[in-house]
Amino acid sequence: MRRLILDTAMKLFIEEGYDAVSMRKIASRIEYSPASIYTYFADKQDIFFELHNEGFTKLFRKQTDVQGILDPVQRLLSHGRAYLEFAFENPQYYDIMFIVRHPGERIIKDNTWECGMRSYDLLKRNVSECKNAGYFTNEEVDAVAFILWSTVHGIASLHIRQRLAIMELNKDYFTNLIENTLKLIRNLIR
Amino acid sequence: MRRLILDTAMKLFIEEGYDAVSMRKIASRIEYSPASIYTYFADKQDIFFELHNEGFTKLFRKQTDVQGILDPVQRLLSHGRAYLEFAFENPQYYDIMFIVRHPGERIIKDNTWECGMRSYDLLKRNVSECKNAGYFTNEEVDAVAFILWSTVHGIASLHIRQRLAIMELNKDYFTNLIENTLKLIRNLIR
DNA sequence: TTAATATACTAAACACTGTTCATTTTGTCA
DNA sequence: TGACAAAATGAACAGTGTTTAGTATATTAA
Repeated sequence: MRRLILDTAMKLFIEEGYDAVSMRKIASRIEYSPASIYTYFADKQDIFFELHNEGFTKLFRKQTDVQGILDPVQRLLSHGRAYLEFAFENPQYYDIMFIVRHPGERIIKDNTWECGMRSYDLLKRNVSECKNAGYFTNEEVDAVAFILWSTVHGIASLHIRQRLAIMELNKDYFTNLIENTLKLIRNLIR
Repeated sequence: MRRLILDTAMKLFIEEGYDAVSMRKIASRIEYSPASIYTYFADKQDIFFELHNEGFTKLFRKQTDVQGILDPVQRLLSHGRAYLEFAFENPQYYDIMFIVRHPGERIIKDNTWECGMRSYDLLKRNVSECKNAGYFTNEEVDAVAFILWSTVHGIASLHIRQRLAIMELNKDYFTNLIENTLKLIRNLIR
């Protein structure tokens, strides 16, 4: 039942966007009364937090798939590519994971963000291994990891929230956004 | 009257957040009926777009304040500092300008984003002048400008949407977020 | 001054929203 | 079959953005 609710919520969210996910719409799709949902979830925020968790499971799988790459710099770049690909392929998941307010409020309330930290720790490990291989010699692992995350998140969130829509003018650069970004990041690594 | 509505909307937005800005609340604060607002604004989105424009005016002023700096690298860094300071000092404005969905939808509809492009062009000019001074020799101006914007936006939006809340553990780095980020960016410039 | 027009404003309604609660239905175990 | 727990519900509460028909108030023209 929980599954059914979550799947329906995600389906609505993906098909029709955030505003389409109302308790009543979920309920009517599964032919239940709106009140029934509250047997399985405390509130709407709860549903979104669960979907947020599932998004992280998907992202983490995509990122671990790439951990086999031996060269640490190539591994770090592929890690970044996996992140950006995930964001561009699953904009709705990305939205709840990193942009929508609801999960952010829960992160504060719980004072923990397990799934988020798991992904971030993987990034830090990859940065750290680049450092061991002689890169980022003057920088702290934490600082580098954070700025890399910020950069890819910046691209993803500007795109998802439509702030790059008119940028299509400079199509040269923006058609191959991910690869160009990674190339530029590669150039900065030394 | 338009001003009164905008000021009230912004006051509510700043004081009590996005959810507090309802047509009825704005109306009751100015002791008008909700329907009256529709004489001055087409819809709620219209109000937010206007506030979004005002945010850009504020940001642009802050950024031009710094254009007097002669050294192009120092100027670019100060430009970035101004952006980040604006975001951290005016999170609600930043939110409507770069994160909230409403203005994004209008950008698509109008197929233009004047105020956004004005700011972005200033950034490109600063990058370009660094290039003229012998930096970023192997990179395109557009690419550098874009990745710099992404980076600072990434930081700002992760912060504003509460995804750095638990990061306070590593206070060493995160207390002086802006300066540390700029220092790191400085190290990457060559 | 009066009549006509334009502007400003509103009450009421429409179709929604998340959530709660008393009540009923259903399922399981003794 | 009876008892108890779990699941499901209709109805209501208080809220949302927006529309519409109608009224009050200015402004302009004769």
